[in-house]
Amino acid sequence: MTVDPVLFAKALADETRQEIMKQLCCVWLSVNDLVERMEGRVNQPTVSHHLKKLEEAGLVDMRQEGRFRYYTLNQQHLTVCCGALVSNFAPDYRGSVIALEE
Amino acid sequence: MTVDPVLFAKALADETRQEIMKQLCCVWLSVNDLVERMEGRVNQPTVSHHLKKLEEAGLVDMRQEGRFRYYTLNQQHLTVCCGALVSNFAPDYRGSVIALEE
DNA sequence: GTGTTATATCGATGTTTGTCGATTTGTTTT
DNA sequence: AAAACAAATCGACAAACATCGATATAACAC
Repeated sequence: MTVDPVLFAKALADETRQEIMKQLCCVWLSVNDLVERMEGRVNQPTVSHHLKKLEEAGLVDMRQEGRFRYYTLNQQHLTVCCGALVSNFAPDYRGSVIALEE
Repeated sequence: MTVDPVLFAKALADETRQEIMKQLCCVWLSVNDLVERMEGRVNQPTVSHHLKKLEEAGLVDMRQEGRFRYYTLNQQHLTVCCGALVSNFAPDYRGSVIALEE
């Protein structure tokens, strides 16, 4: 999966999508499970819409089982994108990404 | 400077702003110098508009000298934001940010 | 003071985007 | 076959946003 910094940032640039990403971190959820965890903030078509954007950016993986589609966050791609941002825009700080968090 | 992952992503979610960030990486440029380096893609008010957004996200620093305002990219804040994203969304990959770039 | 230069702000305009209800597609079950 | 269910797509609408030309603000030069 190639890295497009603008596409990556656009995918992250929405509060609802970041909430979805949190819910999909380390677990596989069906779309309806995800909708339930959003607690009425958005409905099913909206969640599908956001999942599509995240998928286009390579930030989620999908696995189909019968009529269910399970999604999970692609942590590795997210990490690679963040690394690319630092390499592109913060060459003086390459290698310090974690060290800077106190 | 505190980290707001949504504000950070929104600031990055535009091709023009990423171009401005590239131009401001490691150098201090006045607004007009920056406009010139954008080679006609956008005009001065537009550049000022984008600088304001980047400043609100903590991604650029500004220093005034007379009528000139010099801007530069805040590499450290960008690095901290990327680290926060990885910590939030890719806990399994903390520490691998650079290693993953082959 | 006046004129000039650098940058920010304003107002308008067109485009993109998030959200929804309604519908469609695809799968399973009976 | 038909009915039920999960999820994607469509069309409409409103809000957010990028861009511009015109204007305002602020600092210097004369």
